[in-house]
Amino acid sequence: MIFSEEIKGLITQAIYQLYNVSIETSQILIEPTKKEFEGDVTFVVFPYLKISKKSPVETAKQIGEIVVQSSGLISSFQAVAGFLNLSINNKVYVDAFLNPALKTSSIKPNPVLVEYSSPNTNKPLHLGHIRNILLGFSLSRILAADGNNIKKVNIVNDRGVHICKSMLAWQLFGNNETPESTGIKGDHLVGKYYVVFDAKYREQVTEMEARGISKDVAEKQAPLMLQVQEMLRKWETGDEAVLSLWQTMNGWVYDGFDITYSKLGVDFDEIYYESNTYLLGKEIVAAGLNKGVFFKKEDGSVWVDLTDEGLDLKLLQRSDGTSVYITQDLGTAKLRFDAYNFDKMIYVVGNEQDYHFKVLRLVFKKLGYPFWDKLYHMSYNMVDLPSGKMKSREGTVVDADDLIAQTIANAETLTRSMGKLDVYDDAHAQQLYHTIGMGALKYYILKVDPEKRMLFNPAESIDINGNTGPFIQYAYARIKSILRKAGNDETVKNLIHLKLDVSQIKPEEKEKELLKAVLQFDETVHEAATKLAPSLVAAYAFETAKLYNQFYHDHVVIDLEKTTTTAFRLQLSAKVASCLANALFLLGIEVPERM
RNA sequence: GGUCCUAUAGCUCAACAGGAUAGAGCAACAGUUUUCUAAACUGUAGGUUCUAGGUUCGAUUCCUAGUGGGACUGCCA
Repeated sequence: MIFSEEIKGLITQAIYQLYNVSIETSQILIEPTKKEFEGDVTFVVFPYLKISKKSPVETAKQIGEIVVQSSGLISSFQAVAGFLNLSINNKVYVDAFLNPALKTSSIKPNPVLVEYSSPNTNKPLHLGHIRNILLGFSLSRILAADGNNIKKVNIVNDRGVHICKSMLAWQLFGNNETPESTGIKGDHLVGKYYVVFDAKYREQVTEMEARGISKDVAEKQAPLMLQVQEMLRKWETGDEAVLSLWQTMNGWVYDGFDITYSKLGVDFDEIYYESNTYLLGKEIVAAGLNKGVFFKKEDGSVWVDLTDEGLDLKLLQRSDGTSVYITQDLGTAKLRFDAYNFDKMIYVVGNEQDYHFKVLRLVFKKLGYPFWDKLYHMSYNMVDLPSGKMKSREGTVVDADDLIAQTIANAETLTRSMGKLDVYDDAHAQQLYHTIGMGALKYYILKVDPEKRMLFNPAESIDINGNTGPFIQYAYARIKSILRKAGNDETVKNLIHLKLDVSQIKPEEKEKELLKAVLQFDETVHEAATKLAPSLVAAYAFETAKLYNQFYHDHVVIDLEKTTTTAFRLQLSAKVASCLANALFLLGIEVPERM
């Protein structure tokens, strides 16, 4: 809340003055006044009745009177039951708007790393990845806006059995197909062979079962499974032919991913590859063994005992000496800390890995690494479809590229039916459809609290009315339209930069609320950064857009009869536009100049 | 079995360290354009916040126990 520190200070003083009791300013709790009551800030006095030894209303009144007298900040108060509602002097808002304090924003030196996306290279990205990517990208922007030095990192799971499955299927059944020869996007082509593998493998298993072989044995002994394992072994020993195929096919996938990332408007500062990092972490495991923090079983496997932390025994290295998933993460974390000396390492990863990241932290803690508590798991929940869970086996996975294309196509249909855009040539129009379509999609996903499982309804995701991205974009475009109109008139034009004095402005109700919204921006960003919650920025943008639409409906901005009012409203509108654009920017959403 | 997440209007979501009569949007119904973009605005209706206890001035929020949904608990990643 704006001025919250000042107000808390005033209340602390009042309590001291009245009851001779000192309270820490930080202990004072204030909140925004509910809109059905008069006032801006509410102080709940119930907890202080023991000190005041008066009724709730009496206490509220006493404190209210002192607060109003002692500062120009508060213009009046209302005591309703135990609630002290304070009205902030309108002039204070106006002054804060007209004469903004210079931001002393300094960037913290140690970087914050945000890891997101983390794809496998055996199939294209899907809706689940989109939630991950949008959250990660938005979070990086929010944290950057809050004064952090951000490094966006991606770790690509580019090796392993799953990759070999696509490779083998392509080798056996691919007829040398390439993205060029087929016109299929690289990641989709590789994904196609992953599916082919599964189909052929199932055939083999079924056929073996028909010959009386048990399912278990068939699944392990099917020729394709044996071939895949052989291929993986060859990969690990550096077999040239396998490595070459691997590089080629991964190359196709990266070309495909790049297109998807680009359409989503996201990027990375550094990309790590699991093929480079999967061997890391072994020294960490060895060091842990030496220290006696880990232990070795008779078969040679290495474990850590986390039962004292409420978890279980956890495997860190296989009996044959090879790494498991977490070993790699141990190594990568240390690698990154050595490279960046990060202040925070934020992993944007689905909540199915909550346990994994708990273990990761605790292992470092037990080892005494200084950065164990700088590791954060930004956990997000799954995305469901109206038909239920997404299941790749049942083909109900929503493909990222399809979704993006549909969203944009829908934006085009709707925009054309509005018929407002004759001024745009084709290229501009296409860009606008992209802006609006992606605005709808991104907002739809980011407005939901990451912790919550969310339902993805394709029909609603492309909505443009109500609590949606395009609604906010529309408010922005309307303001730009006003500003264009103002810019075309010589006398009005100058009003945009006219220096106004506090005493000239008496804001109307909606104007006051817009002032509050504008002044609230930085704090919203800070809160979103602290809580790792893009949804707060989304809510802010929606509220502000809604307020502006109401204001727009009730008032005329450009009125040649009233230059002061026009100047103020133009300046306020411009500021609202920039707040909306900035808020959407933090969500990775672009704004249109008209729509 | 154990651990964790989750449950709010018909639907999708809010509700900031516990605060006033639990709010938005969609869908439904009824209105508002000679005016800067109606992709907008206004109104009506819609709730025992999963259940039962507890903590206190006050609980959607915290605690306990259930129930529904989900995840994890692999020498998979």
